[in-house]
Amino acid sequence: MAEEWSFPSVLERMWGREPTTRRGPRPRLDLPTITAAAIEIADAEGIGGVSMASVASRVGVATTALYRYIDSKEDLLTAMADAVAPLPPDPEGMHWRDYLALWTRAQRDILLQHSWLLAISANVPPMGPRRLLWLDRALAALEGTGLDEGERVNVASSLTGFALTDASLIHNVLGDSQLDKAGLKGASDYGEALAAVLDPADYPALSAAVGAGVFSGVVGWVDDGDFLFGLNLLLDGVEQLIARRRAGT
Amino acid sequence: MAEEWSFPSVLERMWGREPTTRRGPRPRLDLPTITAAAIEIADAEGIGGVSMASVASRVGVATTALYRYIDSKEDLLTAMADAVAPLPPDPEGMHWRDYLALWTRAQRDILLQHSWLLAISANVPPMGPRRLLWLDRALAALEGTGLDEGERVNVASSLTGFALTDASLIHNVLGDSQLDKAGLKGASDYGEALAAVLDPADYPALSAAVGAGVFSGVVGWVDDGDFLFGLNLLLDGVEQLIARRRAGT
DNA sequence: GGCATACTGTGTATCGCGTTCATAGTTTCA
DNA sequence: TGAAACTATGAACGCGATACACAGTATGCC
Repeated sequence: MAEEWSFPSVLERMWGREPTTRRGPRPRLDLPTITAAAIEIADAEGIGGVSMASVASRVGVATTALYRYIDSKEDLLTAMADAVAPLPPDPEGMHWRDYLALWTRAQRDILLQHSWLLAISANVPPMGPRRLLWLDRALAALEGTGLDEGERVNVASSLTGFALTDASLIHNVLGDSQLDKAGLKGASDYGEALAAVLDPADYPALSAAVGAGVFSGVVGWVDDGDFLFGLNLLLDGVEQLIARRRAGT
Repeated sequence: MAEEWSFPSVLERMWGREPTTRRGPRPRLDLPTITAAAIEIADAEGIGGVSMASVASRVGVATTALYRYIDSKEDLLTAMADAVAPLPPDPEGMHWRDYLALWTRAQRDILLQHSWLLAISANVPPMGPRRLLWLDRALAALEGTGLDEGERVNVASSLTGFALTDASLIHNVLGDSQLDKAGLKGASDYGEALAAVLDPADYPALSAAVGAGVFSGVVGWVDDGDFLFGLNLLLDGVEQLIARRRAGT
């Protein structure tokens, strides 16, 4: 029944529950210090620069010392993903739609500022204190809308997913290295590249879009308008659902 | 101007443009053979089982022989991601909403059947023949709705993103290994785990949702209804936009 | 027909990274 | 004071991606 749970040690530490031990030397590190160092490296050099060795050397210990605090590198990444998130904005007094728009944009911006997150997300269900706080605030904003608990969670999930999608799109098209890696020198080349490769007979609709210049130039392709476009698609859907619930269906 | 483009060699091969050379021994392999082998391994053992060595041994050549066909492992992954996609369904004669629902679900199912895709996506803008064909069909289905080319692309992107989000969610909660790795034995434990860790004072709305049983049990948490929920959120938004365009705004 | 050429597959080698293990040192409790 | 519990370390292992030089093989030109 109410047995004592055994979380993975990283999770315990993420929630501040350091092991309650008294013997032995004082630990020289703690999880926040380690994740902070790892995040700094990832921000500066990308996720590729994050190795056990690089993190350890940055905090001034031997490589293997890190294993006293985390069980594996993947655990480190999990901890990083939670720790980068700042505190969510306060929904107090805001209309749900305004807050969720703000909330979603903020999430997207976090992903863009720390684009290495894109390579990590799609990992574990969120279990860290920060990410759960974000979820909590979204649910709070939806109180009083007539949606039930499950629906609120679904709305929040959809918006989080959208933020991730949008950030991923922007990163891939404007991104630092990806496009060079694909042999494209800039975003505007994406349209050209498509045109060079598509046979209008096999790809009629897509060719038309390319011909219309949809993919040409950074501005026409991904800009803030596109974010709002998708966001409002979702929020319109939510609004309609709320109206339906209010109408008693 | 119309210069000869130099794509990365993998892209050339993905589009069937093998180098037009005649000298030397006949290549024993081709890109489709390699990607097929890699996909089989990934399906069977997960993405972790895919190494240059394992793929090479499966097709019966030395490890380094693969580098005659691809420049790097990442290129192999790119090719795999395009090659797993089957041909998209035909929108001929279908209402745009029905088709897009089908189209999105099919994409999600692909991601679930080859869940290693989740670890790869968020990579490069789609440049392969299969993925572009999917995009083309979605755009075709939106012809005659009054949306302009850019809007159609945005709709398709949003739906693709949603499919990815939903698949990712399902995979993480019901997934094969992830949950064990997180120390949770099954999906129903997610709710329990949250309850064990949350302080209702700090996470009031989320605690309420947990208390309502939203996260308890597989059925209540992610099922087909949730997919339809998010999908219809988006499609309702699209429908509203189309109506607005028709009304002349 | 023969020879240079361009191309193919292989074996060897290197480098970096994650992780394990035995060890030496350090602090607290009995 | 001594034992127990815990810490950080260095060396070592295994694996995986990739570079390189080499040997073999088919084509095109003379």
